[in-house]
This record gives sequence, C-alpha cells and structure tokens, in this order.
Amino acid sequence: MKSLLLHAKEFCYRPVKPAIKEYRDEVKEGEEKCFENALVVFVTVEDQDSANPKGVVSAAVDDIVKHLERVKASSVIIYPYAHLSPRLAPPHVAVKVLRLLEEELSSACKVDVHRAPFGWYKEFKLHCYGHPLAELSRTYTAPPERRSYEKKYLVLTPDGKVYEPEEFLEKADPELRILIEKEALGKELGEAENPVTRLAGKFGFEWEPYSDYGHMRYEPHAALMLEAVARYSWLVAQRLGIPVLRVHGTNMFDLSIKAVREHAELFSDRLYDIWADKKHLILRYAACHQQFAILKDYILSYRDLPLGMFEVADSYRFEQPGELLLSFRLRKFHMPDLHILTKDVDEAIKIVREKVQPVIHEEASKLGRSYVALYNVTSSFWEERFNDILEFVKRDGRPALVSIIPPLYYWVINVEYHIIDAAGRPREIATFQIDIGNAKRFGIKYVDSEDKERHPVIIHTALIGSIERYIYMVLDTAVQEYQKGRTPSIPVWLSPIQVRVIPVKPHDEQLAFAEEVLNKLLEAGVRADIDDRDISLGRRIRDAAREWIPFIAVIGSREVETKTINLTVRKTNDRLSVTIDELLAMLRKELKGYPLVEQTLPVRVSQRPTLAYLEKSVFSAR
RNA sequence: GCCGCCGUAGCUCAGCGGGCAGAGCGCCGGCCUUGUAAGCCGGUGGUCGCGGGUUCAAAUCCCGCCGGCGGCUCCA
Repeated sequence: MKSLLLHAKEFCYRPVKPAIKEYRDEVKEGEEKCFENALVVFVTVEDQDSANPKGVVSAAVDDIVKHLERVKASSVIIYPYAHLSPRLAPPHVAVKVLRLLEEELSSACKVDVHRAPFGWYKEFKLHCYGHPLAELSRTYTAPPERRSYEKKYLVLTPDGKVYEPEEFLEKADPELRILIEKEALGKELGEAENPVTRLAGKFGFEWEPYSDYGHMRYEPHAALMLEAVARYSWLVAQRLGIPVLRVHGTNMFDLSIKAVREHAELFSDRLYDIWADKKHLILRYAACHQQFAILKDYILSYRDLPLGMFEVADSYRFEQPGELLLSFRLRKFHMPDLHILTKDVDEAIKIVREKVQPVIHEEASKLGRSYVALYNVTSSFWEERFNDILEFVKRDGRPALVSIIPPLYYWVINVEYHIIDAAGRPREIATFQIDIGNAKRFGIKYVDSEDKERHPVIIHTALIGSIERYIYMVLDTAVQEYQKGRTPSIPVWLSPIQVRVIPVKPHDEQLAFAEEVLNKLLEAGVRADIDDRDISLGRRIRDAAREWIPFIAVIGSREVETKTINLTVRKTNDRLSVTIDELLAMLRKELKGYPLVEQTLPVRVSQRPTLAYLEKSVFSAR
C-alpha cells in the first residue's frame, strides 16, 4: 500500500462521475464535502496487499495514528488515489482494504474519519500547510498471512489398527520410523552431507547462477536424462489402462480470472508471479490450471469417464531460498501431471486402488526402491471413509503415517509417497490426491445417465514424482549401492551413453570394424559413441568408467579377427567376449518398455569439448 | 526467510598466528603409437566471491553484501 499524507488547512472534494461499474461506493453525484485542519491520506491499494489485508491496514493505522498526534489534525480523510503505484490491486480488493482501513482507523483514533468514495472521478481542492511534517509519503507492507492449523498424527496399519505415533515408533520399520520422527514428532535430523546432489552435478545437473534461485540448467548428460524421464512418464501414464489425452499448455495464467485467483489463494506465498503489460500473471505450480481450462470446454458424458489428461508441465513454485535442493526442491521443475476425471468419490477411490496405486509402487520397485506413505486426510474423510483409507494402506502393504487436517484445500485425501534417501531424509516422490472442489471452481461438467449435469471428482497424480525428483531417486539409489560397497550405476535406459566403443588403435582396420559395430548399435536406437582419441587405451577406459557408461566395447586386432567385441559390463564388473548380435540382444532386454531417446552429444568423443562436470569427483570423502 | 559453516585456476584442493598466489588434474605444444581405471617432457591458466575498513603491507584480520552447503520454518 502506497500513501501520501498531506496535512491540509483546507480540503474539499466533489464526485464528478462514476469511473467503474462494479464495486463502486454509492454517493450523491456532485455533492461537495469540505474539511479544515485535516490529514488527507491518499491511498493506493497494491496487488500484493491482497495477501494480507489486515496486516497492511494495521501497519497503516499505526503509522497514521502516530502522525495524527504529531500534526494535531482534527479529522482524517481517506482518499482513494490510484496513481501512486503501477501494480494496483483489483477493485474488489481495493474497496475491501479501504473500508477496513476506515473501520480500523475510526476505532484507533479520536478524530473523525471520513472516506472519499471509491470508483468515482473526483475533483478536489487542497491547501497544504508548509510545516516540515505536512507532506509525507509512505509504503505499508505486511508479510502474507500464514494459515496455521492443528494437525493430528496417527499410524494406521494394514490390519486396521490405529496407533499414536509415539506408541508405534518401536514397532515401525526403520524407514517409517524416520518419517514419523520427522513429520509427526518434529525431531531434528542433525547435520548430514547430501551425496546425491554431488552426484547430480557429475551428470551435469547444475544451478544456473544467471537466473533466479532454484533454477537449474541441464548440460548434455543431464538434458538426456531429463528428456528420457519425461518421455517415460508418458509411457507410464498410458499403462494405467484408462484413456488419457496428452496436451501441451502454457505456464502463465491471469490472476484476474476468478478460478485462477481462487486456486492461487490456496497456494499463498509460494506463488511465483510476474507482471507484464499491467497484467498480473502467475506461473503455474503444476498442470492443474491448464488442464482444467481445457476440460471446462469439453462436452463430457458419464460414458467418457474415467478420462485422464496428461502433460509434462514446466512448473514454478516460489520456494524460500534456504530450502532449495538441487534436483529436488526447485523454483522451476517439470511435473508429469496426470488428472483423471471420475464420476464420484467412489469411482475415484476405485481407480486409485486398481490403477494408480499399483503403478506408483511398481515404478519405485523397478528402481529397487519402496515408498513409505504419509496420508493427509480431512477429518470428515477420515471418519466417513475409514474403510477406504484402510484399503489403500493394505495395498501399500505397510503401515502408514496419517495426518488429519481441517478441510482447507480442495482435496479430501492427499497421499505423499516418500523414500528415505542416502542422508536419512524422507523425500516425497510420488503422490495422488482426490479433489472434490476444482471441477466446480473451473466449471468442468459431465452429463450423467439421468441427463443431469454433474461435476466430476478429479484424481491428481504424479505417478513417478516430478522429473527432477525421479532423477533424484535414481541417483540416490546409486549412492546407496556405493554405500553398500557395490559399483554404483544408473539404469541403462537412462544412461546418457549406453555403449562406448573403443578401438585399441584408433587408426587402421580396427577403426573400421569399430565403426561398423557403432553403426549397428546406432541403427538399433542405442545411444553409442566411439572414443577415437589418439591416447592410451587405459586412459580411454578410465574416462568411460568415470562417465558411468554401462557397456564398454573394446575392439582390437583380436576382435577384428574373430568379429567379436570385448565387453566390460559396469554393473556386474564382468568382462565378456560377445558378438554384435549378442550385445544387441542384451541391450534389447534392458531397454524393453523404456523410451529410445536420441543422444545429446557428438558420436565421436574426439569432437566433444572437455565437459567440466564429468570431472567432478563424487565420492571424495570415504 | 531464520541460525550455523563455507567461497583460492575450468575441476579437486593446499596456503589463512599478515610479507612475491601454489599442487594435481584439465587445457596447449612436442615426443610416444597404444590390449583394460591417469605414457613421458614442456608450457598455459587467478579481480583469492563483491565492496569497504585496519595496516608500511591483506587470500589471510574486521564490517557489510552476494552466493553455496547444512539445519530450522515451509512443503497447497
């Protein structure tokens, strides 16, 4: 809120004609009002004030009252004045704030408080005193309002028993114990290095220092992984066995749209917003806005449900700088967001149980991981749907932590699936929610079998988590392999380079055969490259190993002779002699069900510059 | 955002009870012509995060800022 405080010997104004239709104060047109020895407060309500109107008004009242005592004016005039800021609050907020200011100021000071009407063109006459305090300008701000509410934690076991968290602690498996201690008991976890972000750096996941906090850049190895996971997330969505439409949206939405604004208010201070052309735009925090905006235009029958909509959405959340974590908590990230429209809560529960939950768990187990669940449920859902919640927990196959909260948001249940990472921290990866509010808010409808219009219940889910978090889980898995004394690796389908071909002598006939092998791999869609640099074999082997390449194919005179490949397999540390067809068969087996993604680097290693990120040592302290 | 720790070459780091800015890797040049985790020799490379202060003299001590890491708050 911006204001100009003028101490006037005399002040008169007259409403000339209406300026806006809505939210206008009712006054008699042309009626002049005059005041003597008045403090005239010109006020501009700014957009940011809507986050905490009470706080801003209270700051303003405190200051105005103090100032009144000093200048000893006999009345105060609150005068709406839209010209002190380029970032105006929308009229409905401005009116609300101005009225609140009038009300609070009246009860806080002894003199008369008058408010000039909002929404009118007015003329005014002002005779300002010349003393030092007669003219002041002020900016009033307040931090956004925090919603605080009581959370009640419980543990629910698959056999239907309910425990207090403390009570269950001894019975809990180590992973659940960590989740309970952190989430429910607020235990501090102490200092721990995070080896995962270090490993991420080695693959070219880095902060971009030329951008805002929490924005990453993805160098060639990382860019490949990001793309591969994005493509994979779509394959996973299609595996649900229900119809899913894939869309591509925009990342900015106009806050003056009511549905957008209402949805945004739930998100409060984590909104990432920008101003352009006098429009206040928010950056989407998931694909919700876009998909709902599309779905509201669809004509849907109950026969069309369940229906999914999917996008890998660039998403933005204004996280506090101190809580950012590379490839995990970001201001910009990529969300493979799936929304499933269902007829009602019963159908939503059925779909989650039969389709969503199995896929979420299956995807974690493909990486050798398992989730420990945190169920956030509203109190009424807990009471009315206990058996359905229990059925979910049964399907998770292990006890879950449950948090019961008031119905503040659009969902009735919001399940977070956490891994426990190498540093012993719970990290949310996958999630699903059942949403009963947004269909109505965005005007999404379907016609039921009795020809009645109804709002669908929407399942929100990130089956594999955000792209970056899925990668975090992959890298964390590698770190944990290393901690167990095994050779750390990442899945072949996700390896930026899958096969490195190394001719012992990178000239003569070895190179020709090596290139033949390379081309056969490339034709099969394998990401293969060739280290044709004129340096020692040992050095090239070392470089390939340092890049964590799963298959290293050495080709020397012996191999040229026998038409074979001398293959080193990272994961098992095996050295094998195989034919090209045998190698292709091995790769086909590994890559089945995963996307083939084109490589992000030149095929010849000699044509690549030195990539500094590859030089990073990962497990230095051991 | 709050508290604590840390910012030295492209990377990993040493130097920091003040006195000419260092090593290894990388990179460049030359030699070697290669069989499974660094072939040999030489060279190159710095606004010691930024700004201010103390001092004859600051990478080193002090203050402020910026950035990173860890913890906390937060996580619809």
